[in-house]
Amino acid sequence: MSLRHAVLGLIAELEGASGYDLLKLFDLSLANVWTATQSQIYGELGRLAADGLIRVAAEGPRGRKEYAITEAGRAEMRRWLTETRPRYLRRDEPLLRVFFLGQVGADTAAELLDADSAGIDGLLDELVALDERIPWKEDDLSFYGGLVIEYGKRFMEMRRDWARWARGEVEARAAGD
Amino acid sequence: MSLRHAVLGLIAELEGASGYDLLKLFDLSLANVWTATQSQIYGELGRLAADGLIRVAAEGPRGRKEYAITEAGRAEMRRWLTETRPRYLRRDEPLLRVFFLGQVGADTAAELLDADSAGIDGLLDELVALDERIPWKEDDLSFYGGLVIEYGKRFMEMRRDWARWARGEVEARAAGD
DNA sequence: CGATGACATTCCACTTTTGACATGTCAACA
DNA sequence: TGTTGACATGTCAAAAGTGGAATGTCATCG
Repeated sequence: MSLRHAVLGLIAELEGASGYDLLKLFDLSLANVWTATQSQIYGELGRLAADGLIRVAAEGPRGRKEYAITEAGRAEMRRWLTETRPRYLRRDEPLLRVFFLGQVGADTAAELLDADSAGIDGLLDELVALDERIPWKEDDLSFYGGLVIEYGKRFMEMRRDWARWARGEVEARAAGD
Repeated sequence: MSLRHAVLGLIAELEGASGYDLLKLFDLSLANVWTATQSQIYGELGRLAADGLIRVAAEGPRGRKEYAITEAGRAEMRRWLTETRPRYLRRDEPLLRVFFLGQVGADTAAELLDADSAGIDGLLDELVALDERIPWKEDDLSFYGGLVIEYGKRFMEMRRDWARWARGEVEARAAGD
């Protein structure tokens, strides 16, 4: 139930956010950490409110509902952070393909690894652009968000370097070896 | 539909595998790439067979069914590898927690980052043990599997180093800064 | 011979995620 | 004034994933 806590956590940090705000926030701040579709967010907001972890604090124009976290919600966030262990879920489609690259020729394999490093480079550029677009402040969210951005950069660089190295290995093997 | 191709790809590489074999293989070879439960694997085998991408090549004792890939299955594997673009799905629960670490004190945040790097160290140890347990050969699966293992090691090291760095940042900030 | 544990499959209820479709409001600009 | 585009929510069917129960076979060991 991580989505639930992603939504709850964002509302905790930004009182008065609406579903629509959260939707943009997922792209902006949680982009390389967690994804969510619109239907998931609105659904979860309804469930969180039904469970008393958040409440509709105000209603604005166009049916806008601004949510605020409740005391029960804050307690649940703390409980989740300190009393549950995170799951490291391992599901990586580009890497899954690498595993089966023997099923195409070495040339194609090298091309696919090139495409992978290029794709990662693109993601890295996006992340750097994001970093520059964010109005960094002195608050907790900026601080911890900054740690996460740094993680993203290190991850992309590691991954790109690995893809380049792997491509070299494939070439060396094809060249005879 | 990555699970489908994970199952199909394994059968392509290891003709004569059963659902039970695949189940163990997911733990052994795909552990840090893709996960699957028993019910998922058996379900997917049934669907792949119904779609003509694999067939039951032999039946063994205890109701064992050994599968073989069909020509249509091989074609589908190649199509998937070369004609579709992988999705980089970003969903990382430990990292999601970091994002919200402002909601607990700096002491707790530092502890949680310690737990993260310790957890990753554990995963790295498992991976090294796995590497040593695998009977490496000269075939394609060993070669590409080796690239994936190397990726896993680089990933774990990067992640552990990041967690240690992040913990230092949290301490420095708490100390006054 | 009986117990155990690895082998092996099937099925099911539930939750989560995906990818639309549908509906409507409001501000700004041509 | 009309139209465009951002704002804003609700709902739903289908696909994917989780977690466990139920069932039975076969080989080995004491």
